[in-house]
Amino acid sequence: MNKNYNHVKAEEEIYKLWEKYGLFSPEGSFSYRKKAGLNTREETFCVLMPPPNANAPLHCGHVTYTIQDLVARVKRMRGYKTLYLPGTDHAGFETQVVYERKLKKGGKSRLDFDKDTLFTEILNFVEENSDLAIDQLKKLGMSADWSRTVFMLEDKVVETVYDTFEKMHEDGLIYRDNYMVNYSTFHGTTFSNLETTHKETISPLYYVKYKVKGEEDHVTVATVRPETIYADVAIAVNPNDSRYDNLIGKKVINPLNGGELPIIEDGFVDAEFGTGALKITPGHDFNDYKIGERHELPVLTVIGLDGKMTEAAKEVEGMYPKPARRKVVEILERAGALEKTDENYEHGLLVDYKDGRPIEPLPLPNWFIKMEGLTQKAIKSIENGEIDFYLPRWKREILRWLKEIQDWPVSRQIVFGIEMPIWYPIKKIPNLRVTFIDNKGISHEGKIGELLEEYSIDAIKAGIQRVIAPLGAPYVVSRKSPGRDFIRETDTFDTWFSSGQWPLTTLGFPDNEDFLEYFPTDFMDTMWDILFFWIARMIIMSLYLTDEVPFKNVYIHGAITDEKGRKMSKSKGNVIDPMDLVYKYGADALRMGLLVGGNTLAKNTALSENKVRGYRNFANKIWNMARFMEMYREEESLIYQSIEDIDLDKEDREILEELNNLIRSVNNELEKYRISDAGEAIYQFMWHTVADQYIEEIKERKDKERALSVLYYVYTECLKLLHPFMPFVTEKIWQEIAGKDAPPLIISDWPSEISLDG
RNA sequence: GGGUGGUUAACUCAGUUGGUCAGAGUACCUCGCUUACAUCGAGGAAGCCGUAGGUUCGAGUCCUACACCACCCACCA
Repeated sequence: MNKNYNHVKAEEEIYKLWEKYGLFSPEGSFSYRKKAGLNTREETFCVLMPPPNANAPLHCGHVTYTIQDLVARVKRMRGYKTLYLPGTDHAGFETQVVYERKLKKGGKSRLDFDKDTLFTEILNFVEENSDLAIDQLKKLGMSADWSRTVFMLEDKVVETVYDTFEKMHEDGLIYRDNYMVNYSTFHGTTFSNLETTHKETISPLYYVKYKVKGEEDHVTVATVRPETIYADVAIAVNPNDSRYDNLIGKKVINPLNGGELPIIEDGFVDAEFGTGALKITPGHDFNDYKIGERHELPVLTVIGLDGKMTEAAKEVEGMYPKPARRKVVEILERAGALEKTDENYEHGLLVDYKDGRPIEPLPLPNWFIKMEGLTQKAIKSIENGEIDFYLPRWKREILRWLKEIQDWPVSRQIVFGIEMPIWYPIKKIPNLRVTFIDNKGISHEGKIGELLEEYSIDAIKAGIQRVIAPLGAPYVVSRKSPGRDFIRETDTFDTWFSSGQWPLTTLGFPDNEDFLEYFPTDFMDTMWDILFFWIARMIIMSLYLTDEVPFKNVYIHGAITDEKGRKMSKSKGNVIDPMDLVYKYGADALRMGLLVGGNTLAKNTALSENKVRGYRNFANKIWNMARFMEMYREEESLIYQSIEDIDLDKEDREILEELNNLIRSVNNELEKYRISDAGEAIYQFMWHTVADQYIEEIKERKDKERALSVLYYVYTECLKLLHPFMPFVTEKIWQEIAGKDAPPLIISDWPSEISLDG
């Protein structure tokens, strides 16, 4: 053995060894254990890997995957038939955004391609880099069964997703509705509520005067969006606001287009805010939409899907809302309709989570899933304790969300995703709006009935970019084209619709052997940020399809921050590449830095190079403990006795007793997922008890053979306990000292206490 | 507006039913290159456990209020 442990060489060598013996597959490790006479039990244990993006390198957050790996390794050593099932995600929207940025550099945009071409190009892009994440996960030591790797867009996943959609459709859970959606004109797609956020912004608040019809009087309304005045349909005041009593039932004149707007009463209006009068614009505001519904007001829009003001916005047609706003303000000012402007009004601007670009609330036909019945089941299961969340607060959080949940808009207007199995009969829908690229590369948009006069149906379908069917249009649910006169819905499924079925699709619901054997799974770990997005959806979907929860334990870990507890971000320049640390200090050290150096259950966990370096030193320490034993073994030709045969003296008994205590407390802590406590205990015992005390004593002892036999026993039991934390160095040492015939450490029996009676 | 988490040594954090609970790692200081390891060893300094009250024989630990930090949900134009 070398004086220093070489993690770079050893980690590569050891990972190959595990792969060579096929020990990551449950069958492989199970049969090896059986053959070697190790403990086996008939129970299975399954951990699903949250699929990382197929095409992106890992970031520090992915180091938390070592939590799953640790849990899987412990169970494997305990004799469970253990499956750690990996996969990768297409990350539809995320990937498309990355690809679009790439296109932009080449002077192009998504709008230059028909949808099938764009999809293929993005898929190729993903495939070029698809092994990146997997290779890096291997470097971290993940003991996942890569032969079972599932990619989110592969056929069996897509087929299951379609099965589910068809079932939901038959069950009447799918509907299409004109609904206020979070539309990003920049990205060209809608977002769910979870994918939007409010950004503190300072914008001018304009006080606009609306003249009362037939009177000299006027009503003043405060708004940050005067450009939408064209789409106003009413003015609302609070019923208890006596200031406006005399105006109820009267009408005001729209200062921009001269239209007549009724003055209505609605309890939503806050009399304290602004002037107490609110302009109602159902086409461009969520609350106004609801108020409009209550009062049966029309829905007008003046902003198109392209983000530009429409024809209805007369003077500012074709402009983007911001410049349009400036121009409208000028117009209002000139007309004397602008009372005043509060330049420093602070408010929350609705933006998308990805780029922080403004969200335009727009009424748009979308596909929805009725959630009420689905969530009831989930709420019940969680309340019954069928899933252990470990920390009560996550259970509370998920229940709160489930109880407030609204219907789920599952259609996205992006190309890179699973296409919806929906087809429209074009003959029956002449006003179906279609955008397509002709063979000269020119884009056309219009009603299908009119386009067909000029272009053939096949030409249109070949260049299709987007289809928007009017509300109530007939459609057919089908995976394949029902005929030449049908055109496919261009919307794709929300990524979370497919990943929400991950436990089912990966295992092969409904009848695959793996599904029958491993579902429901046992352990799920993610960060709290996708508790609603993913965990909740998986629970809902599993209960819907199988009546069972998808997993029994949910471990929610915190965000990985830099050493000062700050979020890692490119702009702050504090991003750590986990692979750098793996290279510098070893995957074991990195794993320990996270699992033991911090508390992964906290909201945040700080990761620092210092910590990792400390655990690299620990790896070297235990390496040298082995060297110490090997040195004596060789020099004095010792043959270790098995622990049962040793006539123990007092010091031996003491150390063995302490080992028993360690095993007990490690089991205890792991049982409660107190991972860092378990790791800390092993660390302390090996370094400060075994090395600093027991080994130092041995140097003085005369009965070296006996003492070293005890030491060997204690030390190797510690290696086993430590293995799930630091799989590489422990296995490497084991390979050096245990002899060629010993089964690899990864599948050796988990330590149990020994009897010290008599 | 509603809610959650946090505030313990210079830094990152433990401290699980109130009574060796004032701890660990890193950093720091002193000494030591002693044939397992200097990626080491021996030793050391270091904290009014956020603030103010309260319960108790006894409180980082329970209660109340407050302050500050971080985050989540909702969004009043």
